[in-house]
Amino acid sequence: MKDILKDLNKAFENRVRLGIMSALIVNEALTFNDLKSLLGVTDGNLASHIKSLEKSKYVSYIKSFIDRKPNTEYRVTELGKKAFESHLSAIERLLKG
Amino acid sequence: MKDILKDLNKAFENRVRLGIMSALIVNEALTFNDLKSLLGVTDGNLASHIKSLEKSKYVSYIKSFIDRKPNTEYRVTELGKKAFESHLSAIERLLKG
DNA sequence: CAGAGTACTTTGTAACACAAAGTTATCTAA
DNA sequence: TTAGATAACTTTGTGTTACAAAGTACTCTG
Repeated sequence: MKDILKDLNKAFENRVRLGIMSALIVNEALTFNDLKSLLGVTDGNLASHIKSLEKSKYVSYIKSFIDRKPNTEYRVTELGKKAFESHLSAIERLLKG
Repeated sequence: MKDILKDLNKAFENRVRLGIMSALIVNEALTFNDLKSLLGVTDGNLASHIKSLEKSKYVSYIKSFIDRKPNTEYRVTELGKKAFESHLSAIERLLKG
């Protein structure tokens, strides 16, 4: 496969993961439920996509209790931010021929 | 699923199809072999992705013989152009929060 | 300890991506 | 008229992915 496609990061090909990344770049920190209602996906589906982004070290989390409820905050890592940016610029290059 | 993701067109989620559409929007008309070497994919893979875009009426083709060789020219349809543009603007909206 | 809420994990299934090999069609050259 | 070349597919098989639904673990309150 040529570079023109190779530069597109497969981790961001899926719409849910694209949504997670965009949301986290815009919002800095979001909970599981924030993402769930923002994206409108099921628990399991969201969890698995988050997990794959964690595995790539693109997303990190901090667990705590807030208002006596479990609260997991997700953030993009520096690596994630960079990877996402270069994915976007790969798309731009693609579109400009 | 929320609108934020629903506006992303699943037909363009795949990298190869994204590449085909971009190439055809920039280039107006390309042959099977043009696309094949541009994207660096196998015959079968390319054919199946083109077929799915044809099925959505996003791409059309004209078959002929040029230089005594079979020549299939692919183009984006108006529908395809519009669909692709609104996909891109959905991505933009997503990124701007 | 029951119940509620968050955040998962497991399970099962259907869709998808892809390479490799096989097929069809139309030409040229002998 | 038939063998060979090339383009453009189609078929087949396999591994990967996406997803919903159901189940589980944890930690709180009453």
